[in-house]
Amino acid sequence: MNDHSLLSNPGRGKTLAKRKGQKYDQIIDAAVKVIAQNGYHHSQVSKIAKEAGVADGTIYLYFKNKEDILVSLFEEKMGKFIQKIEEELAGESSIEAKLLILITMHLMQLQKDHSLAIVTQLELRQSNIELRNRINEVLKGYLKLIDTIILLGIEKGVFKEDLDVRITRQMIFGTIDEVVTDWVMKEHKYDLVQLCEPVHTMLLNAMRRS
Amino acid sequence: MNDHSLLSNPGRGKTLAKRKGQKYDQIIDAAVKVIAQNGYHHSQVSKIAKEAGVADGTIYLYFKNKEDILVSLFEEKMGKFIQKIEEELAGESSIEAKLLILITMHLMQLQKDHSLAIVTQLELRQSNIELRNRINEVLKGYLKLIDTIILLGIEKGVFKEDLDVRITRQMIFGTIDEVVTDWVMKEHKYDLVQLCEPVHTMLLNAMRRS
Amino acid sequence: MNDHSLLSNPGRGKTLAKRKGQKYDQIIDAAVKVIAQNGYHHSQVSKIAKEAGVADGTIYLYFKNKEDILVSLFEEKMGKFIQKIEEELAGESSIEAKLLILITMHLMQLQKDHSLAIVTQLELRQSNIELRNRINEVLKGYLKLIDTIILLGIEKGVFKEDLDVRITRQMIFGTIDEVVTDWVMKEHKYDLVQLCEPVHTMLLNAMRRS
Amino acid sequence: MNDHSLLSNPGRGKTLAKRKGQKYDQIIDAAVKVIAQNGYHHSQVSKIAKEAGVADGTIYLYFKNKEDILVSLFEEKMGKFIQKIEEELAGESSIEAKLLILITMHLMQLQKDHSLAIVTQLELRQSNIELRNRINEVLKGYLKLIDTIILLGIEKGVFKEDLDVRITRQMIFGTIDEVVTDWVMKEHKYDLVQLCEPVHTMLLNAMRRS
DNA sequence: CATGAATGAGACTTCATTCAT
DNA sequence: TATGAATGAAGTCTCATTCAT
Repeated sequence: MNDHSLLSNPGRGKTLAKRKGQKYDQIIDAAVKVIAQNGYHHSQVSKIAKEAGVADGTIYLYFKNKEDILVSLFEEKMGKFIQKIEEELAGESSIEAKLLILITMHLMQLQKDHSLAIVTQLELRQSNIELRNRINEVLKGYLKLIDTIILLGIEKGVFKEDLDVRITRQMIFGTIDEVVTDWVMKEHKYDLVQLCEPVHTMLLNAMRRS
Repeated sequence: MNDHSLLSNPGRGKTLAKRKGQKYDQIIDAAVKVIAQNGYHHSQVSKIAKEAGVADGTIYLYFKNKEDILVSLFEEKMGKFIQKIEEELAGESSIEAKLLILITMHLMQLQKDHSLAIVTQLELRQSNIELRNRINEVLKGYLKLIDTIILLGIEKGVFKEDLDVRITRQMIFGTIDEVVTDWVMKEHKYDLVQLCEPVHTMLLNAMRRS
Repeated sequence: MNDHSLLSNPGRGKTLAKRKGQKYDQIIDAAVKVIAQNGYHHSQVSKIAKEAGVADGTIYLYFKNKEDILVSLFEEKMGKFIQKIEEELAGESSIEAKLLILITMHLMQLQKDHSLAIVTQLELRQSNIELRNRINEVLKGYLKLIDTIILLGIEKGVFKEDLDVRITRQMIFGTIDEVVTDWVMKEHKYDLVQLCEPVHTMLLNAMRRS
Repeated sequence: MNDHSLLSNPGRGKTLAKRKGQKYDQIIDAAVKVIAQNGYHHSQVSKIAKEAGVADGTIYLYFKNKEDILVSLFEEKMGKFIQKIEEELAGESSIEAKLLILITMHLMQLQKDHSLAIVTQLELRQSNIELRNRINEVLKGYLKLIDTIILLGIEKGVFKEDLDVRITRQMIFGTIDEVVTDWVMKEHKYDLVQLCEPVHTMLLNAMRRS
């Protein structure tokens, strides 16, 4: 995740400013805040610029276009997200524990940042197909992480050996994602993290060698 | 579902034509086709009207506005969808079989109608929050169906008695939904219905009394 | 006023129903009510038809188009208006009394019918120039009535002999019209008819031989 | 009037560009010309923009919406109008002369700008009630000017002491307004300013202490 | 690097009028 | 005569992006 160089845009006419500097981060954070507050369709570039404390035109020194803000936002946040999970997973060898860590980290990070949760679960999905494909590209890193756990579980004999990896991954991701989305739509009324344990148990049951 | 007499809509300033008749259905079907083909944001009312073989203005005799086409589309299709599943479920008493029927019907109906699958899995989710809330309202009927199966399974001693119904429902729906979405994004390259069995098995394992 | 045959439309392709019958009057009265209530720009043909208790299409059996309803309305009401004033004027020979009758009848008739007052003073003036020209055509009958009084007053030596008839007529009409418009815009809060006397006095002063 | 600092408009969601600068005036002037030429209902924003030599969207940097162009137009022109009259009135102490100045300025300014005359006498009155209320708000300044003259005339013993100020004001304004409207509807065929004297005389006669 | 005024394409919806019944 | 479902033209406004300063 840390060096899939989609960061530069080779072959395009214009060169963007180095994706560094405080302005870049300011704009990303402003975007999350504005989109969470106003919804995707009411988040004009000018509103994000204002929130970030820069001029409208400045946005275009750091991002190719509006869509690029969204993808970058997702890349940036998801990158850190995956990285943290990877770090935590590395320190644990038990398959069951690894799965619990994955679930817990996923729920925890989104519970910690309500704005980000709204953006990832609801607003970002309102984007067009093309953008969604690019987002899926970023998501792949996370899905690979899940695959790794599944494969390791099978290899270690913890999970059934005839598990279909794709379906299993879809079950794990689909379940967690639905749990989070419901929590967001219910306006974060209940504690999300305490759902880790039952979700973990059910998923394990679904996969465990009987 | 076949005679919910919404023929008049008292309380609104304008009265819509009867929500029946061939034009109504023509427009709904045209909308599914056009949206699946062009994407939500490139599906102008005029395009839908043309595809339906009616004048632009005629749309507004049957639907309050563009958004209303979407909600109606979902209500109409989802209504039939739920009805069919209910009918099939009624003829079967085994819990395991009921769950298989639910999964199979879900996957089958969407595999049968690629356009509808694209619309429900991708395009309809691009709508704004308000519209999504109305869609969720319709979805509730389906989720209740799932709940019924879960509760019955617990009652019959087939499922664990300490299952959290909400989380279980989110697992079932989240898994199936993710399976379908992935299939749509992979452009229907593989057979969806043959995934019924493994999905069924995994979900059963997750819930079954050990 | 009673036989200026603008009633038929010679040379046009379609023949309108005879401008008689209760439907014709129903539509005119419905138009006055609807326009007074909703304003000119929110008075759709369908709304007028509904208020009149006829189908939209029926309107077009009695009127050439929407504009024709308005002109007819004005012709109809103004015709009766002028006729009544003429009748009253005939029974009085004094110039001063004639002027008082004119003013009084004008104010009285509009005070009696608030809806009509709103339509003539405010709503009908929102129409386009072409329509306004046709309305002015109808108004000419009234203005001629005023001219008659002025000329008679000069002839009889009651008014100054060097009065400019056009300007004098504009003063009389402009004053009364402004008085009524103000009363309508103040939402008929005060009694209109009691203004007859002071208006009469001032107008007489303006014209009277010193 | 030349420095009413409406530069910001706090409280609105969007901030309009400064209501100054050449573009603002260009648009106002273009609007007068286009509306006088084509009539209110055929004066699309795009037509005004073209005449002003700016892009359609630029209009909305200076005006809230189309209606706002009209109100601003009236405010702007009427503001200067009143200001000029006030200046002229200040240099004259005789009541009779003051009244003559008012009438003369009124007729002169409209005779000088045929387009503006068409817009104020005909087109601006086609607007809806809400807009007309805003226009009346502006008009109040002018009516107060008239009131001042009336009150001063009474005080000085030039006018009758029992004059009803409201009716007198309505007579003065109604007369002048009708004179101008007639002139506009007759397509400026005759000289308007030469009517000052007879109008002045008649109005004086109506008010003067006998 | 930064600004922000200016651009202009693009679409939803209304409503007067028609015409087959 | 009467109906009312169907028509389709037409216009306001938004907002991502640019570029002169």
